[in-house]
Amino acid sequence: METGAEMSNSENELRVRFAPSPTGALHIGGARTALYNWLAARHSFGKLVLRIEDTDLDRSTAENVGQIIDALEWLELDWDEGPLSQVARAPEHTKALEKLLESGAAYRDAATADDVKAYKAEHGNDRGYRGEQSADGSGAVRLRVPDDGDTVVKDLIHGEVRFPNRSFDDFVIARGDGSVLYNFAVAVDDADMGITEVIRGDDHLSNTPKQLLVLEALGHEPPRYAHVPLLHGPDGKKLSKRHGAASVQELRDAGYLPAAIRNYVALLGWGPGDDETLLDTNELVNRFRPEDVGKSSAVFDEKKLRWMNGRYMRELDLEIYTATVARFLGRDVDSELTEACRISQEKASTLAEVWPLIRFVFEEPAEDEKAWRKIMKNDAGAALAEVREALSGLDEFTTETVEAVVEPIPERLDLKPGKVYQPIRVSITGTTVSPGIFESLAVLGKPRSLERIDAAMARIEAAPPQTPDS
RNA sequence: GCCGCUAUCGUCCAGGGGUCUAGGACGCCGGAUUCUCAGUCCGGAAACCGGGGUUCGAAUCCCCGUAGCGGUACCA
Repeated sequence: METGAEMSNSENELRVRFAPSPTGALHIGGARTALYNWLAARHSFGKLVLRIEDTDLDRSTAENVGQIIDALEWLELDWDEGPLSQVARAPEHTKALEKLLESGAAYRDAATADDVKAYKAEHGNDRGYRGEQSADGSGAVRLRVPDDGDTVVKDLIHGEVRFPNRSFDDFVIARGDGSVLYNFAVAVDDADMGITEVIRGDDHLSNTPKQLLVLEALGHEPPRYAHVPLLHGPDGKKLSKRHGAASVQELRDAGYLPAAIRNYVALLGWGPGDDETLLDTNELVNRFRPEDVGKSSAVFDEKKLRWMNGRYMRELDLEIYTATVARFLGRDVDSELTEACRISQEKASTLAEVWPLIRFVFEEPAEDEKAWRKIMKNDAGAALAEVREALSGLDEFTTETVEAVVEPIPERLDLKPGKVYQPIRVSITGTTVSPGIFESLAVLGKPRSLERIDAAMARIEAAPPQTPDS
């Protein structure tokens, strides 16, 4: 069925578009639609057009447009044409509108909403409204919809979806003032821009027959359609701001990597066919086909994203990992940060989790009364004294040398390893959680390590935490 | 109301008439790694929405129901 359309289209090139309406930040659902379009374009060496659907409703703002572009850039999804503004195309829309008015495919109708209601009350509510040209040529512009037959959407994902024409109103395609409405503008733009494949959210499936009707009235071949299911929050409802990190900027601030987000989001509604889940962007491009997208809506699950993000973080080269952490923290890369990053890499799943692990290298130990009371009791003081003694004799202060002198201490003191290591940890970090204790000491360095252990011993002596025993 | 879409473990993705005692991943539970946390490894629990058909045989095909979602705007 598409042969004609493909032939008439220059060089059979795939042309897709991402057409967000700038009514807020780009959220994860929009990001997925953008990704799918991008993957389809890159897969077929086609073109991706970015079109801003701003057919004004005072909700579209320049700031929102900026946010969307920011989000796309951060996700590293580039486009080949645009951003194009839909309002800027008003002259083309008007031209198309006049064409339909002249041919009689559309007409001006002064009917009000109540008139439409009344019509349906009389003719049955499975019957679309049919109006007539107003005498004075005033009113909104409506498209004439045939009473007979069906309009069929041939969808790559849903197959053929059939809509009875009589169920549609002669719908409004332009306001009384001549400004055009969404379903008209989209159809005209997609045709003018030579879009060959429309990949968009499921919520547009019911709009598609209207766009098809417009295209037909204008004498244009329709593009192919792929309506991908919507994303939902954990409560099963359509995703919105209420669902935690729903927007791309929130995901960025939460410390997720663009590559991980791309991988995770691609898998919401689509699978490669085998059981692979870790697919880098190249594999995504190679394997993604819109027709393989599933039909049912998916739930965004941050836990799985977090796991996947950890996998991506651990795979980064130390230099890249450090640079990424530095950018996230707003710090400069130096050898100390690099070392701190090295010992934290296998323990963090998001960029936001890195700082709590390495904070002690850059700041004084944290105040954590609970940790202190829990750990610094009984033999802690004695253990620290022994550790301090061993450490102070070291010339070279590395993970290996530290380990060599500290590791034998538990046995020598007849203590469980934890009874020695945890007091060290609380001394140098203030908390009970840190990277491995030997590398933590090594990164902190000898002077500061001894200083902190001394301080801890002094504090214990001054006010020993009382405890029974154990 | 009307016109559509959807329905496999808690979540994501497989399986599309027999090979399904339904597979993989996240999460969860248990064990290992005798320094915390994390990571890693091993093991486990966990699903075909309900009812009718069709068929020798249905998670898979059809119908009905139910639930969720979308559209029904001079919104996008």
